[in-house]
Amino acid sequence: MKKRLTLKLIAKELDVSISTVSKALRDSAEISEDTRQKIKAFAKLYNYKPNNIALSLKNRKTKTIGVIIPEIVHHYFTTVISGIEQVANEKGYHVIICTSNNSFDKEVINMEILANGSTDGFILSVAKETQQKGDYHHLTEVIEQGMPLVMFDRVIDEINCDKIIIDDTLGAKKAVKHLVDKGCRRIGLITTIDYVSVGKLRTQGYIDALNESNIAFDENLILKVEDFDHSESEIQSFLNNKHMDAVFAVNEHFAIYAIKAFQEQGLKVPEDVQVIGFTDGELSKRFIPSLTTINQHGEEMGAQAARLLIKKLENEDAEDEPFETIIIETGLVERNSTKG
Amino acid sequence: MKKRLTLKLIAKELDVSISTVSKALRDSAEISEDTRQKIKAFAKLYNYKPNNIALSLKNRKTKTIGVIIPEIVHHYFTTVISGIEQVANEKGYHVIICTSNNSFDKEVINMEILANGSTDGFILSVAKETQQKGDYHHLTEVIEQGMPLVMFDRVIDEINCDKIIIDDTLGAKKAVKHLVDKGCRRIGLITTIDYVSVGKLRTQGYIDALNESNIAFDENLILKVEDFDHSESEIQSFLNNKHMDAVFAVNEHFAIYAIKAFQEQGLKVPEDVQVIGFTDGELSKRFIPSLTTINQHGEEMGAQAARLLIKKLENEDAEDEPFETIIIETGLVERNSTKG
DNA sequence: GACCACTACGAAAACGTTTTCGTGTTGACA
DNA sequence: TGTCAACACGAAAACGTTTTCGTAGTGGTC
Repeated sequence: MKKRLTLKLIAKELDVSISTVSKALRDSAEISEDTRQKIKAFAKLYNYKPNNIALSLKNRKTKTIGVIIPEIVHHYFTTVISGIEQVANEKGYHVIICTSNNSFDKEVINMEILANGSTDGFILSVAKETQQKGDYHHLTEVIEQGMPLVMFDRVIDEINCDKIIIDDTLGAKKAVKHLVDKGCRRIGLITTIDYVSVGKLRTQGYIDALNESNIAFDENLILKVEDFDHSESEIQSFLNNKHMDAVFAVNEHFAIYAIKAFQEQGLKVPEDVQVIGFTDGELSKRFIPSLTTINQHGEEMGAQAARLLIKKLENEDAEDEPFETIIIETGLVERNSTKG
Repeated sequence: MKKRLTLKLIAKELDVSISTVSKALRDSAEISEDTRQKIKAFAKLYNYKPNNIALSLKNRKTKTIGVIIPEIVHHYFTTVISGIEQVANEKGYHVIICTSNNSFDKEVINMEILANGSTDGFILSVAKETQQKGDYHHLTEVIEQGMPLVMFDRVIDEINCDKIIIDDTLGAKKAVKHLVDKGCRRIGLITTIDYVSVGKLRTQGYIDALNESNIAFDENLILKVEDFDHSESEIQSFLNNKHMDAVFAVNEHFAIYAIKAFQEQGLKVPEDVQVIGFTDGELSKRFIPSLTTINQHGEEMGAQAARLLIKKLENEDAEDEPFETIIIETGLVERNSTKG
């Protein structure tokens, strides 16, 4: 096992001081051309690489971004990470990813650990449990310590920081209006219970679209799924005998369960009933029929989040600049679960 | 912006030396009960947390595992990460994830950066490009530096390190035998070109199963997909007029394209033709018909990889212990693309 | 010869820890 | 009174860098 080369070792080997070595490698004019060349040659030959940890300690910068997300086994979040990574790497940062598993405690612990020097700033999408609890002390703490924080997707209004969101309401409205345009009038909604902010917002978009289209709002056409694990059966029984001509679901799972349920009732999608989902994942693309859906542009969100964070990290003055909230536009992806 | 509390600040505030503070916080018997309590109370009050970077430098340990994978937007890899994270966190490690995007260069760069002190060891699945190139200098280098390396999934035989694999050959054999058991004789194979090791191994399993079942091997029933992006049309034309009674596909995408193609030919799955895939992703679960497939137990692989790595990291003697190769058993998940 | 300005380098502090070793102060004991 | 151990603490080195400042040596100028 080869020992890693350090400045000290080079110095000893070449019989100069540590400072000389350091300066030579950084091309300081203080060092004569001769010694500089000698040192650089030696360093190159033995493949010297500065130790990141020592640099971090010295510079009080880790060049690392901490990302905390609710789950990793989740297509949308991975696209966001992908966007973060690309921008981060371009700018010489690397990325530590932690998952909260939607647990408040794990979110807090992860943030605390990363905040103890491992990370210069955070990109975060909060856990469901955190939203329910309404306890945000871990967020305010890192902000008070001067660590920049960018929230995305599931953001918290009360917290003062940069945010990247999609306009869930507008996206949902877009979806429902599309259904209206295709001639639908009895449009069902399959959503989540209200404390999940996106569920709430998308529900609002549904309502807005109906209002603007002068379609009466009918409580009976709305299902708020209680338990994700049993959503399939909940949806199946909800869809019975409602005589809808369309359904808008707030995620792709609900959408395909809806399609499945309709097909079991002998209805054809999109001929008899049309379906739109939210989130453009693997499932939406490959399912048969493939799903018309709202694309959240996760990669773009990640990229913007990283850009915003790095801007705050690198620009000293940026500290006093007001916080931004960037809204990423949603896109409507037309596929085969709606009429062409 | 509050300054972070350090030992030095506490020392100054309480008018003792830095060493006293350090010892008191670590409950050293050297320090009198009185001062100890005083210091601990102060530290707690102002929420002192030791700086991880300083600790890393001092201990020459980062308590961090570097994970390098080809892609992050990929269900299987995320399950592996999930397993790694769970075990790592349990044992007080955190995880840095980098993606190579299947690029050799990016893989090399990522490893070099992480090896410069950011990480104690690596868990790696190599990029496709690396497999093609056959250039493994970055791997041998980190190993020579004494950093433990655990490879998973796509491993490289020539490299001497711990490995976690599934028995691709056996898994594939299992799948094909299942088809044989269901009465199939003309079984097609949809695989990748040979330099992707898993494609090769799974192809071997297919051949083994046929041999053992005394079914003649027919070159015409094998498709090696050249271009993933056009796999759908490749598969569609391949499947034309081959009169198969079953297909084994080496991943879930190929499997559903096969189903799609059959359905377009007016064949019913599983009644007329049965299909088995590999990798149990979202798609396999939700597709209609849901896919019978081989489960790779990604989470388990990740967990084992993390355990193996941490064992090497924590056990000084383990350094000389021989390298292990752990084979994770594949499981057959029966769903609706084969006959019940 | 006195003064000055360069040049080329080294010493040391700093980042925040831990740990080894040294030392001043007690009190006990002969 | 002198010796010694125990106690409680501090100084300093170390991890690997960067950077500020100090300085020995050289050569030129008057």
